[in-house]
Amino acid sequence: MNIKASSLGVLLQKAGTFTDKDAGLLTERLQFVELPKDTVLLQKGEVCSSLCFVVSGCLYQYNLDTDGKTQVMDIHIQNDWVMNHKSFTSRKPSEVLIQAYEDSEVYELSIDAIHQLIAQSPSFLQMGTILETATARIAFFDNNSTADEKYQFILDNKPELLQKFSQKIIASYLKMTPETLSRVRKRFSKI
Amino acid sequence: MNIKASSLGVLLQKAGTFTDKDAGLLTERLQFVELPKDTVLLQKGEVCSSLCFVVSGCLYQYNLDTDGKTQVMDIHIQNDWVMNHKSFTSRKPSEVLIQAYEDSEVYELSIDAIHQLIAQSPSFLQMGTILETATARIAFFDNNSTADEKYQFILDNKPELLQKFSQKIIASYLKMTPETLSRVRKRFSKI
DNA sequence: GGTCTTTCTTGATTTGAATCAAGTGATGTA
DNA sequence: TACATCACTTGATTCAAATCAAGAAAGACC
Repeated sequence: MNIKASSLGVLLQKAGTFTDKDAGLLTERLQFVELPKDTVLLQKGEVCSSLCFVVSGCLYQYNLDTDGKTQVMDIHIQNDWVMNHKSFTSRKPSEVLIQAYEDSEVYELSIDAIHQLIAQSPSFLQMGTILETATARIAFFDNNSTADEKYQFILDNKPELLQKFSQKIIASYLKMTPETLSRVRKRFSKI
Repeated sequence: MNIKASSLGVLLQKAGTFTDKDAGLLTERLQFVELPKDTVLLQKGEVCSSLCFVVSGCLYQYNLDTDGKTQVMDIHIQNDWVMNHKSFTSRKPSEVLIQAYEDSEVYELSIDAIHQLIAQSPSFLQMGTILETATARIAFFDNNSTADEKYQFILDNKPELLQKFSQKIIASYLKMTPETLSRVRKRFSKI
């Protein structure tokens, strides 16, 4: 079984619980897309009108603040669903940009396809949960957590991130400076 | 024109733009409710299944953290729409409690009423915007803003809050200690 | 190969806010 | 009235993280 096919299994799992027939309907709607490094998946100002499931590679969402510094808003690796939650749900232009951080492959599912699937079978309403999981994680880093707690959260939930992205990107994602992240890592390595 | 009637005008304004007929339909669905001080409008664990428009008085949302301290999550004064956004949209039990901070009066509109209104006229879909405005404000205080910026935000957007609530409540809402709020106020009063 | 840039680390210093602590005034109540 | 409690202020201290600064390591490009 190649990576593409095994990813499909995880995708179905992460979308809900479906009959074989529904799984088939969903699979038909997916579009396999290759994204070379730095490809922009969603441009700032565009409305996010699809979900993408990461088969390989990794992507990130960011925007440029007033000083021209990049602020990383979200990070996605294998088996994650990628979207700009705010734009997707509000149908308004995205304030951030989604870009491939390295060569990546995704399965894309358009919002229209989802609507059509729901019309075919209400079991596809389950897919709403994909949206919910996206919000919880992001909220954590905004909260009054300490630098150590934020890092621990990554270790507990997505340690693979640390292999994939530069510390500059991770630090921005965790809302701390690269220097602070470096010191947190040093502290953790001693324990 | 009494306060109740004039509030109704603001309510209609803040709900969208309606024909006289639709405004009438909406008005019929509203229920006027009096909430004596400390009345619990939404209990923790309950699903939030209505919107309330504040005619008079004020309310706040909070929960008790592990140390038993109250964490104020949101604050509502005259002409605000009150709801627990997360519970309302997810249809899951609320993690916080909504309570009248002083004697208050509200117009209540149940989610069922909204659905029925939408069935009668699609113009009621506009009311979705009520939900959106609720999220933006809350997000601000989580961000990496300084104590001064948070206070300035209140001054710019809802200075009336400062008259209505104790500084302990406001400090909690702004995610700072009462001591810090006191110092911020001193700083602002000098300028 | 050698230069240039970027990433990461480490140290010194500064800063903003929390915490600790004490005191004042206001409100409630036995 | 006297006492207790609560709200607010102010000062001293501590603390976590940002900033400033410099150097080491790793890539990128000619």
